[in-house]
Amino acid sequence: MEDMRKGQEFAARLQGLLADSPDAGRLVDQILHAMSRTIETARAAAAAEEGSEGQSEVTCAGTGGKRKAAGGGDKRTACRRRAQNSSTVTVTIKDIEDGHAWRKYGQKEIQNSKHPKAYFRCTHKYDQQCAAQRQVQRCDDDPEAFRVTYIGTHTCRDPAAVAPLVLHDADELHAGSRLISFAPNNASAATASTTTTGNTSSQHGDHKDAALLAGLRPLKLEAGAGEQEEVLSSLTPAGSPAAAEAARNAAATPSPDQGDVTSGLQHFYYGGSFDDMAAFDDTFDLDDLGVLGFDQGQDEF
DNA sequence: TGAATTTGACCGTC
DNA sequence: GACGGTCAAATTCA
Repeated sequence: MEDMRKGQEFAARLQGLLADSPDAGRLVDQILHAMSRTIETARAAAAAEEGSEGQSEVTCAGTGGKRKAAGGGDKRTACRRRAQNSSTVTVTIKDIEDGHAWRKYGQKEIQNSKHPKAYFRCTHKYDQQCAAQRQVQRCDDDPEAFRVTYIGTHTCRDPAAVAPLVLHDADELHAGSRLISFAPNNASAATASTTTTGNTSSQHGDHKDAALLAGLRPLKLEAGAGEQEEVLSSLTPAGSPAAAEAARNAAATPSPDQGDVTSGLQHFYYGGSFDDMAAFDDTFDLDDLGVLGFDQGQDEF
């Protein structure tokens, strides 16, 4: 497994060196794809061996609620352990946008972390019973990067993910990729450091690139003591006036740590589905994502 | 006014 | 008892 990780890292580096060659890039993309599948398969096998994974999820289901608990039934069906057991993928990226519509349902200060963790569920959790979730936390060591944990896969058909694409330049549509840059003048997407244990990513752009804000709902900024801290928020379909306004504001006030998600505005759309992401399937645009290595801290393998 | 976000409280796990 | 995850009322936004 470790060797596979290294191989994936090396392939990602190679991808960067071959940026001028679309064909080569596509080939490396396929290599990474294959490696990811292998890792995923090995992980599944390991999980099957352990055999106890599903139990805790069952035990967690229906854990007691609070406000309405006194009345008996409770809608709460998840707990921390379930999040660790279901298909969980953690990536370190600089742009949390992934083309899916997320709804924020909580935020929590985490012990020994400078930044809070935001909790999102799929917008279609109820209307389409989509169980996908994600958790986003700004990295302590790299304030511009986010650690995003995806839990579960999308079973919904999210309109936002298949929204019409508007290209500024035909070249923005990378061959062999479903990810499309919206950055003006072909501004290259941030070189995201991608730490992954399995399957997905999103991206983050330059804080000063206000144009990148287009298409996303602005994220609220909290004025903390001495610095602004971001509050992660969900994204909404592109083209809203609010997004344009946020873009203008971001451009006008380049505060040091305004590095909220707003500023990380998304360079692309991910046109695939989360189902694909279980094994990197067409998920990473390797032109935009520098896969630097796997997170050694993860214990998912 | 409806939808999305914020935030304090509650719960289960460790 | 601390901590992370979730709920849901209150608040904000469009």
